[in-house]
Amino acid sequence: MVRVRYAPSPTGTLHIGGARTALFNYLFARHHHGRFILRVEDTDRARLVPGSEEGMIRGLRSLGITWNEGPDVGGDYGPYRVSERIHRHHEAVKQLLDQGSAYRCYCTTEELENEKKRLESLKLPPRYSGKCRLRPPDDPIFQSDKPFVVRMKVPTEGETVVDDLIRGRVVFENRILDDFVIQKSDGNPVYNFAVVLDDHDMAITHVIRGEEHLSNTPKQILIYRALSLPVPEFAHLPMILAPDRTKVSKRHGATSVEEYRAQGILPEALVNYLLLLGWSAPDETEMMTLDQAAEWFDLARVQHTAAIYDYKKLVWMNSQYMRTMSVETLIEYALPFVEARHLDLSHGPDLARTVELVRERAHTLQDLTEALAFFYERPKTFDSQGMAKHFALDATPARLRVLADRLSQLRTWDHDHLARVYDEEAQRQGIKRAALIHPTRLAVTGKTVGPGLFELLEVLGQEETVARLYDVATAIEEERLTPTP
RNA sequence: GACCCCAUGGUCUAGAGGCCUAGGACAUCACCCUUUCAAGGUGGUAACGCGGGUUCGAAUCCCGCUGGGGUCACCA
Repeated sequence: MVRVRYAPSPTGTLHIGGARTALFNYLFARHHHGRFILRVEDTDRARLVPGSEEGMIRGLRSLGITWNEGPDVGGDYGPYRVSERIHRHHEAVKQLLDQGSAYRCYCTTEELENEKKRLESLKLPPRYSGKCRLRPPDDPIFQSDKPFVVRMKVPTEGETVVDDLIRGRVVFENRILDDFVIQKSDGNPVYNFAVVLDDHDMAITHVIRGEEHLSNTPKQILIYRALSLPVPEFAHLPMILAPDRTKVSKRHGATSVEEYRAQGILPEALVNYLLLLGWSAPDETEMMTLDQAAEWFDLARVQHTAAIYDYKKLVWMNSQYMRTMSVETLIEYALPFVEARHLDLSHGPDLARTVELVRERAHTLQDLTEALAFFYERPKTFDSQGMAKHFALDATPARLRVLADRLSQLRTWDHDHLARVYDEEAQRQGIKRAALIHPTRLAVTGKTVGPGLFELLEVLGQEETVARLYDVATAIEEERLTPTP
């Protein structure tokens, strides 16, 4: 039975790298009909951010990623919060100490820092000297109540091999590793140590994680060996880099799942886009559901190279989803944005109709909301270039009034009848139909872009259309139109 | 700096020695369509980092160089 896990530390928000790692774990588990476990890696109590765990859970769920076991859903291998497993870590530390695989180190932070500086000035790699490793067992310091850390006794010879499912055989010389800390002076385990125990105790078969962990893997393997535990399979995923080719961080703008949601990116689009960062379907299909992805997912098809995320393609993919998903679902997603925009839906046309009209030219939910706003509130400003172009003629107010007059007489308010009015009126005045269409659009929406005029008017309604045309005609004459900045 | 990973257009990628005149997607440019904007259609620009091997034959295998990334914490 395949068992994999995603183990975030609750020190921030769910960013796209973490989401992608979780996603690949989830897909791998589903593909192999295994189990996907969520574990919270809160070994560092000092850096814990309140609400972070909840935020991550919310973020993952929003993407459609679910888990079989976790802190919120329980399971047979709990607890799923590392801080609650501390007794296990202490047991293991004791075992390592007893069998001589680890030792107490009493070196102070200052000592270590000086040593490090000294080595660096000599252009040598900063490694721990092993001072306490060499202390005789009867050294009185061991009986003292001075604070200590526990260090792993790393073999000085030989090599540790990581058989990576994605990268193949990676060899590390043991002598380049130093005696790393496995337990802090406050008694808490260090990540590299806790992770081994937890993965073992939770019967994790495949450790799938970001490439930044590859260099730490030999340390973990050394711990597995010292504890006589079976070593799981490892797979290190390529990194996701920011457009400047560096590790993703806050200064790169939107990088968290929450930020993308706030910008109006649909979770379906985000998760689909993330899927394509480092993995591709056998037939290069790009738009797919998680079900399809789970069916096709294979670590052998995971890229070795780091990927740079491309916001433009994400947005494109979002627009694809916006135009193909059901209106009902789209409205559900759009509602929070509509509310934030303070649009009063009780007076305008049915949201389903307006959304249908603008969805195919919007790229995000924010665009969408902005594009349909004029249905629910009269334009406060008018596109300045459009004004110069379509309102410049002295005849404009008169033309708008004639149209308003005729439109108010219309018995059947639909696309075809509206079109006929414009055709007839253009012919009667001996002008192009466009000379009527553009001023109308600008007068009614305040913009020069948008849905086809007749569809738009049909949905806006007769009363409102006519009223706006009269109002704007007068406003032009009185020169009290505000141009859009 | 040491160690480790990686290397196909601006970006994501296909490619497991001949199927490659290197394919697809986003982006970009041009044109068409058109009541605007999108969408759509057609076409274009654009890549195997460099140098050595191996082989009848290399984007694909090997070595070196260069470049990029990651790790070197009492962070995870």
